[in-house]
Amino acid sequence: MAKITLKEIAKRLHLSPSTISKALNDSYEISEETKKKVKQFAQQHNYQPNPLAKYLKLGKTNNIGVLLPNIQSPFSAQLLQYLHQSAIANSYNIIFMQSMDHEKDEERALMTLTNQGVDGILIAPVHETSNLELISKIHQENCPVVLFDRIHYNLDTHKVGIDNIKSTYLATEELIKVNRKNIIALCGKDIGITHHRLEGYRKALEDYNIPMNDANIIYIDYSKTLNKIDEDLTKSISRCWRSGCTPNAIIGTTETLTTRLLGVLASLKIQVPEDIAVIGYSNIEFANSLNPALSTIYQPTEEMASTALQLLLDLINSKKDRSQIDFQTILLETSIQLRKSTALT
Amino acid sequence: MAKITLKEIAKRLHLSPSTISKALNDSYEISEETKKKVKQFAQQHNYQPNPLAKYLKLGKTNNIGVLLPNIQSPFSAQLLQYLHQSAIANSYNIIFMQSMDHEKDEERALMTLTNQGVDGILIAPVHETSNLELISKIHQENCPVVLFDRIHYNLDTHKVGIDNIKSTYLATEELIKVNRKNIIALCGKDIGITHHRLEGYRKALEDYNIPMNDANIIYIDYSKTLNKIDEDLTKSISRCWRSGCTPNAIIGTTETLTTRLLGVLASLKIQVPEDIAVIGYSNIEFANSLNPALSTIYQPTEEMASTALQLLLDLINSKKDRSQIDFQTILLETSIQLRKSTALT
DNA sequence: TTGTAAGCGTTATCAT
DNA sequence: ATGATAACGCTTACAA
Repeated sequence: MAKITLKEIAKRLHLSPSTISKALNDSYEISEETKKKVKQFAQQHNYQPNPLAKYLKLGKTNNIGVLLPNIQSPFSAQLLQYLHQSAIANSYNIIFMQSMDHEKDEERALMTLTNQGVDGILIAPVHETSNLELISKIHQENCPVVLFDRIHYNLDTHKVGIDNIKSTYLATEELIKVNRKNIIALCGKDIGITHHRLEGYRKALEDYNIPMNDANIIYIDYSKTLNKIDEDLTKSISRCWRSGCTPNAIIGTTETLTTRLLGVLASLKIQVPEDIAVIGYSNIEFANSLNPALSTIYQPTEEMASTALQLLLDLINSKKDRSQIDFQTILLETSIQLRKSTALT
Repeated sequence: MAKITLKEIAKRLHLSPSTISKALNDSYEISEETKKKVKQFAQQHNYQPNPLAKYLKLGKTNNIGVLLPNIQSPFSAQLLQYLHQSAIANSYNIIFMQSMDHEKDEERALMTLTNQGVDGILIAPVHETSNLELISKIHQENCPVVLFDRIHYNLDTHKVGIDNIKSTYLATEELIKVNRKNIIALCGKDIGITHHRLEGYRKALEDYNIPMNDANIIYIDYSKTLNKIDEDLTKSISRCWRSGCTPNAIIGTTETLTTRLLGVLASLKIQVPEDIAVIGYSNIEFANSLNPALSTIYQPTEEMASTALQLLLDLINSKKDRSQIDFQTILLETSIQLRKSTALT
């Protein structure tokens, strides 16, 4: 680690440690002359303050923990990228953790973060009640917690996400408008958001007087390997196809399922959009490179990241007792980007 | 932060702080009886040691810094995912930074990491000499640095990457074997790896007695937005097409260029693989969902991550002077995954 | 087996 | 404007 300490500088300059500290921190109490001398000496000897000592004294680390399900989805990667940029802009660093959509990993990650000492935590929980007790305890006793992305969670704190019901409704409506009414909903099993996205789907069908068919809802186990997910998708799709219900559209409620679906359909020689239209949640940057260019429900990740981070910083810097604060839930607008996969002429 | 301190426990149990510390750390000096009592009390009062104090005392943070160019490429995301898993398995946490392929950001990130106090740094530098002085200084004076992915860099330390010359050679060879000999090389401008990957391409052409045509090397400025990259790609490709040189294959030397290329070709109505075959570097998990399924040069990210991390931990835990160590450069094997984009029947 | 005391490198308080 | 001193919460010789 760094070699010369503040004490050492004090000795060498025949000044006291406190004077050095103040000089380096530009205190008004110190004369310009002394400041100049001290700073120059520090620079020459490549002084780097020991952050740990500072943090111990100040009681904060300037680190915030970010706990995401899995960085390997473009959506999560975008979130992390923007969170990082916002954090840096505010002189905070990000300690990154992923839960891999497993409650046990999530618990471990949370323990690590608190034992490690972070000033606050941003989390997209595995599901609607995962580690609720632990997270509540951390929020009360350790450091503030802000929820993002997966915000349907019974914790009294700031939450930033999207209106899942509404955006799924709108996407479903797009399909209906191009006269595709036999719509499959592709869902992640045991995922918090599934419930709400399905509700939007149901509501749209109802409003357009389209009968619900439970066989049209496909659940895929999400915590498996990608290969297994492909297999399950293939099975479900071909079963559906053979059963004679002849769906003509699919709405994918998660990014992974939506993007993998395209590969599965290609290998089954099912044509998109001719045989079946596809729209789905995804923030993938190369939607145009997919087969075919994918119509997506796009989430405003940059805004989600900066808003969530700002709210967390507010909590970190707030003097108020955490029970005195009135917490907000912010729902951001999504946008629907139509491309070839729903282009029905 | 946590409420009860070790001192406090000592007071309440009428023992000394050192006894408590030893008891909690299972020291052989402490009687079982006392240990039991102390631990039980600690548990009941939800004692959490202050990590900062501990780290100050011990002089290490158990954090390592990871500095990647940009998390929004599937390859980087994979690396980070596996780095995280390896780190957790070794009780280390990851502080994540990205350089966005800008030297200035890289410098800032490095400064932050050292000021922040990390036990070691893993970095994929922006280019072959970016921040060389700073990184050398950090490696010598602050904490060990290990290079990965982009390892052609004049720093004496462990390096983990792939053999870019060889793997590009093999990919080019695949194209030649299916009789596509007028091959465009698509390169990132001012990117460290470009040089070596091009060398592999050149060597393959030479070995198969195919004349090199400089017009077949396309450079795209990498530090731009994706839209701009698409534009530039479109221009370059259509110019090439019009000029009558009629290429029949493209090799993409970076993931971003390769994947975006597919979108551009689709919009130009150029058929892959009929009109032109495509192969390129990419670790994208849904290569099968691309238009068409993309033949890729796949890098062993999991191995790269765990190897790099292990080497870094070795350096962190090594008692030796850093100049006494003989550093290794490890080149991992890539694999070529052929899919439809090079399937010429 | 347990306790005492020093110290890690800062910053903050209060004198001078 | 500068300095002395205490403190942050823990670990670790060394003493008892």
